[in-house]
Amino acid sequence: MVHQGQSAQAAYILSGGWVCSYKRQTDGTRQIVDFQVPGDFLGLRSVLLRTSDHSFEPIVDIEAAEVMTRDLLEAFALTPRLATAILWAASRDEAMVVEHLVGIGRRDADARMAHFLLELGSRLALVGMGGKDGFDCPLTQYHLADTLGLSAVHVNRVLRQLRENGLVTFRDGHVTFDDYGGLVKLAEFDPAYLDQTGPLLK
Amino acid sequence: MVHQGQSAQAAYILSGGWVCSYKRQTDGTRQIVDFQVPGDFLGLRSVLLRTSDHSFEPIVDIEAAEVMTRDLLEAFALTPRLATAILWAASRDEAMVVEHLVGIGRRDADARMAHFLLELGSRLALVGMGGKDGFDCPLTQYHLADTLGLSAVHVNRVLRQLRENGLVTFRDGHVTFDDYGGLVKLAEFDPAYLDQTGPLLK
DNA sequence: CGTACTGTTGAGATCCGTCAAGCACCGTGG
DNA sequence: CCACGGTGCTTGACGGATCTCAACAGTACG
Repeated sequence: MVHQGQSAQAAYILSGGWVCSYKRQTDGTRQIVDFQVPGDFLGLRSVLLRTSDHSFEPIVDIEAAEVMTRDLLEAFALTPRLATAILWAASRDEAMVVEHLVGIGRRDADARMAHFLLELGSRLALVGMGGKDGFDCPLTQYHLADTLGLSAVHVNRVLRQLRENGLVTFRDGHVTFDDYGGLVKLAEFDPAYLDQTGPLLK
Repeated sequence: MVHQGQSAQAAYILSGGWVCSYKRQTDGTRQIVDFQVPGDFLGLRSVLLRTSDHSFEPIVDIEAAEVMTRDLLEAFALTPRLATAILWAASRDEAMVVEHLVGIGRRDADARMAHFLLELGSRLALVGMGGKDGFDCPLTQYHLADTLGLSAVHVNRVLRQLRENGLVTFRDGHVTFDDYGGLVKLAEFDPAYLDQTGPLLK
């Protein structure tokens, strides 16, 4: 896969499997920036910036279609609408990172976890991989810890608390929303930033 | 200025002054996502997403040139290179947000503060508004707190500690790098993500 | 039947937030 | 000239959220 510091990458469109993009620090800790699920773009940022500033790791086996940087830039010239669509995708990506930033900066661990699971559920529902009752989720508690800026130990405690409060159950590779409304309220989840209606083609 | 929930925005190019973009939560706390200094784009994301998902606030008096959404999309069709340049700007924006995310998620308060001041210094140096000795900075400690996900009280303590360790002085609207190398080491600052050589126009 | 990975739980330590108080500065209005 | 309120900065005391260290259980896998 792609690693930090490489340059001149291609981008990919993920057709199957889960990937996470993360940044590793010299002290060994890492911060997961985002997950990609089927239908998502992968590595869009490395197309235009000279050095890829983060790494990717497949969570499960994946299938992806490669898009070469050169081809992409040429396609911009031929079909400007494509440029608009790509920019939309980049904007949506950034909006998710921003929401993630707000979560880590200003929400406590419970709300952070709730918000993250709700966002993931929303995105998966969009591609038919889950609904308001739950979804299959191959992530470990270590993934959650590196995503939410918590320790794995605390992730475990938070999950237990959410489960005991009857809100959500994370177990055996499956997330079950026991009380979707309560979870939304705890996380103050508003999916507007996901802009799930697709690019505005004119 | 622009506020959360509005739609159909224009974008701006900032020619003078400082702006911060932030997201406010229902409990009143806010998270500052990024600052814009002269030469930066403003509100690029709201061009393509239907609703602006964050607000802007001028720190000091500003000058900016307006760019209408419609004009921008038309220009894409006429000059594909512009689309590439815009996408580069969007990518760089996102890379900064990502770095910010890593900071809040995986760095302690001291390193977070050091990293932020170094990034700001780097960006300002690019437009001739500072160097390795320091820069003028109109931000209050409350701005820093909302940026770094800390309380204003703790920001004060962190600044004092950095000052007493001879690393950096934040005082009277001016940041002085007393020990640039030491600060870089503390923050593990690597400016590669800023990609300061401009868009690759082939 | 070990070994590695993941999940689980407890105890103690630490970072950071909250509350509270006070100081310095500045513009306003009497 | 001075009282006053507002904003920003500073410091101390206390409590809580979260981390670290440590131990152990369950499962998959060679």
